Amino acid sequence: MPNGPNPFAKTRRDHADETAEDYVEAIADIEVASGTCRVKDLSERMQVSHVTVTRILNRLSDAGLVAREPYGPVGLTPRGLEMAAASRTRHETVVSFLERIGVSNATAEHDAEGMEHHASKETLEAMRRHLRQPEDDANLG
Amino acid sequence: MPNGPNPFAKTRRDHADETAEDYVEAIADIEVASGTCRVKDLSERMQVSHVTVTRILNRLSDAGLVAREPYGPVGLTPRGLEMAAASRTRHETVVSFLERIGVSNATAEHDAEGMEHHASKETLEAMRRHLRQPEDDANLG
DNA sequence: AATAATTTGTAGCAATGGCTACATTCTGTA
DNA sequence: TACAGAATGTAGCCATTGCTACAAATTATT
Ligand SMILES: [Mn+2]
Ligand SMILES: [Mn+2]
Ligand SMILES: [Mn+2]
Ligand SMILES: [Mn+2]
Repeated sequence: MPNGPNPFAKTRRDHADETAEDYVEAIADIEVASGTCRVKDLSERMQVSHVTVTRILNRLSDAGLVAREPYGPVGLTPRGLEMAAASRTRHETVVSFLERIGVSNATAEHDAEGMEHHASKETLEAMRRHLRQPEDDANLG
Repeated sequence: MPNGPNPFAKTRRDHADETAEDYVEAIADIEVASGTCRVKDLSERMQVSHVTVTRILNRLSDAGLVAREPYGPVGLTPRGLEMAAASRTRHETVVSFLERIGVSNATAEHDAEGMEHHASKETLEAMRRHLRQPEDDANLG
């Protein structure tokens, strides 16, 4: 029963994990790009107020994903790093797959940001299988 | 700017529409299957309490999507019918597409229930384009 | 060093969607 | 018709994620 008994229940579970996945991924991204990640960086990236970011970071800190002291930079715990890596991999898979079927990069990035959290292992494997295949260029017509 | 400026903002907008889309789709489904739709039917379908269903139906009624009187059956307004039809079409597209790339029907139904709300027009068109192509049966090995 | 600007934190509000417990209404059956 | 059971409604709780307004801390500038 990897999927749970009900599609709607599964979707709700996916949504419950979504914030953590996106935030740790963003933190890792920003650290790579800017050296350190600040609350401000996240509020700009997510397009929400710094208040929302702070509250979410507190929860992720309680959950053992984020390491942080007041007014300090935002870091990831080992578990946060793990989750960030997995999230980034999954994100890239979904974006690449959408592009492969002919979606523009901008739209792929937009749609993947939501779709990624609902793609099960089986679906991700199917996407990767397709990415491994040579480009079809199926409809040249 | 069909996508809005930010992937996370778009995802939040998608989520804001999600409940309405799934409920009107479910109501239409249940009406076809059972003749009428009751609160009970929805609470079983969605796997939530009847209280949650009632509150959501009140909101959808205020929004002009659902027609309803206390203790009566749950119906759709013309606008609700429209949305239900569009949602069902989109749902079917995503399920069929996932199956086409090799995902089992059960998993396709589960993943599509969440993914569908994040698939833009462009992505849906790409999926339908692929569905129109002959089965590749690409990797027979 | 003093001051200004930026950043972060906190208080408190709203909307949404979960829930249990209890009240009411409806329905079917005795 | 009376009653029992099922369905629906209401009250009120919690968690999450948005927000503005204001307070405190930090950083930059003079
Ligand atoms: Mn995302
Ligand atoms: Mn979603
Ligand atoms: Mn659906
Ligand atoms: Mn859905």
